Amino acid sequence: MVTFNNIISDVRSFNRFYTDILGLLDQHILDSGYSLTEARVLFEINKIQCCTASMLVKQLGIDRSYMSRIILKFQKNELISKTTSESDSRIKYIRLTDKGLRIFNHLNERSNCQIEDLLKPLGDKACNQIRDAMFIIRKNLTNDTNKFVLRPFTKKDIDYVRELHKNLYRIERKLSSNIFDKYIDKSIAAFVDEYNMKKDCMFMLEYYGKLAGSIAIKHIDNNTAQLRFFLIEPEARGKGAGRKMIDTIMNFCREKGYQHIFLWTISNQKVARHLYNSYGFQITYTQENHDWGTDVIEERWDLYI
Amino acid sequence: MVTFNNIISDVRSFNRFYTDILGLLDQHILDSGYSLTEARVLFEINKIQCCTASMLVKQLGIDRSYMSRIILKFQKNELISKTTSESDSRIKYIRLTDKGLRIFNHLNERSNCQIEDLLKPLGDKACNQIRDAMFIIRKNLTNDTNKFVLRPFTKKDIDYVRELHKNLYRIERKLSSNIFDKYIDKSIAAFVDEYNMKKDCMFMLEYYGKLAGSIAIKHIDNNTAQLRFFLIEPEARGKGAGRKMIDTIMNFCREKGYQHIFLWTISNQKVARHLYNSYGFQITYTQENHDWGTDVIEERWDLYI
DNA sequence: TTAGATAGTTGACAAAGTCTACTAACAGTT
DNA sequence: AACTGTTAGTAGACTTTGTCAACTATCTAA
Repeated sequence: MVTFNNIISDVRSFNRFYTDILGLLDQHILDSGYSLTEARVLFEINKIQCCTASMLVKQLGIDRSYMSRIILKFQKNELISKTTSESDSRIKYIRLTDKGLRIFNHLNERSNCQIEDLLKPLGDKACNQIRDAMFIIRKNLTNDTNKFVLRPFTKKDIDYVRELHKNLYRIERKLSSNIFDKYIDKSIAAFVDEYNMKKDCMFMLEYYGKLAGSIAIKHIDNNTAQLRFFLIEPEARGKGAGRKMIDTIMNFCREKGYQHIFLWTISNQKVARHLYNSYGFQITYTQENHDWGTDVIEERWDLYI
Repeated sequence: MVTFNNIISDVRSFNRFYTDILGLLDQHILDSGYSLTEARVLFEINKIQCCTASMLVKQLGIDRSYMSRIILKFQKNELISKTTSESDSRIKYIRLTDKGLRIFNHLNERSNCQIEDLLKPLGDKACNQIRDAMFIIRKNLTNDTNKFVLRPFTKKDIDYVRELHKNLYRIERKLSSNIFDKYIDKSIAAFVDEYNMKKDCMFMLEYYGKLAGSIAIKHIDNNTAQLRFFLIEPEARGKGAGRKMIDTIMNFCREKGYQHIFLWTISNQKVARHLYNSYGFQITYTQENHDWGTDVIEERWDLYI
């Protein structure tokens, strides 16, 4: 593209433009009876699930006293409940009430609709261009130490996890058959149905803010956990995310007292196998599988911690 | 790029990210003793040059009474002067004083520095990626009727106009010689030196917020004006911008009472020639030129309106 | 047991923004 | 000239949003 222009004025022009866009998108929040700041707090409370005022202050950079008053307002409106910590009675845990969750969902849904209304008329091609462009901006402006974020999954992530597994195994391993797809569907459905916050976990990997992988631990018995749904999108590989993810679930397992972790993989997942090995996992069993569209050797790896 | 993710959550994630960036960039304004809103007003006053409170209200969407107070503050700080209109004594024209201009320049300069500080550590490649990505976002999100903006030039545009002419003629017409470059430098320097707001004009073309062309009118005598510096970057061509630009300077010429417009071009500028022709310009003179690196035939076109 | 830190709250205040009512001037009608 | 309706700008009262400093209660570590 031929341009002889000054990049600073371009960026400033874009900033003015995008400020307007953001203002437009935020309008519905202002119409909701809550200020932008209040909405941010509500979003953060929902994200952290069980948080304290200080955590919110730190996360959002809002004045302590102001936060105190916002929380008071939420409490009066019955959006949140407070419980004093048993180990430290200065600390008061904040949780969304059902009403709070309803309000949050409403705001959240409206935010989604706003974006959808903005994007829908543009068509798929334009949307993908926008998404890629946003990613490029973010990638270039983000400090590299923050490029990966691991966060607990929510219901909305499930569709992504399913598609990620189906598509990536199809593209990269030629695994594609009704049986394989059903196997993925069933595994994920079972994980969600049986999900128990205290025994299971699933983390989503974000690469410069974009979903780029998943990892999960499933309770088998009080001593044993299964590592599941560990997959990273190609563009986010080779940058240390895998290790960060395994570290995270290892910590989870230690916290929950699991002494034995196992997982299933297929023999040509070279990078993952290397990673498992480096954590001390050992192959304990192999079996051939001819049902998934391409013949593979499944491997079971076990680790006692 | 392989992604199976939901575009809405990506966009929302980017919005949160970019809100933080914008907040960071605006910080220096908040440190300056003026609020963001006040700074916007100051920027707008500088842009319009001579404006009224209502114009600012309309342009920025700020409450009338609030605007009145902001203007009062500026007046107390001697950033602006007010003069009552002679034709309608309700109207008070607002202009930046020298001090106001100084404050504006300072804020403006600091804004530029902020962006520079943000971009400098990233290197040229990343900067260009960011610029292109911003352009793509803007292009896809802008209503197509607003893709072109014509605005009066400022001093800061001059460098762009010079580079635009040198580079584009070099790339597209192989015009490249010391003599040609000097000719451009001299023409532009003369235009700026002799620039008279009441008799001359130059408009900058913005394509989705990015500088993409120029057009100017230079006073020759009270009846005669010369059309100069008419050039559009390749990516912005063929979309009706040229016609919009000629319309604009034709209006200017009519307003100022010029009855005769002429211009010089070269014979292989096919698209421009067609455009001139459609406005009624006629070739009145041609001459060969062997000094510009590639031999060309210069043409003079004249129009009596 | 004491000094210092942390979590959260409160009161006073400042800054940012809105609403309504107002004056002054204009423009068109009768 | 009197009227009606409109526009430009201002002023007062008000709300919302956010900040600062002082405070209590609790915890931590020497």
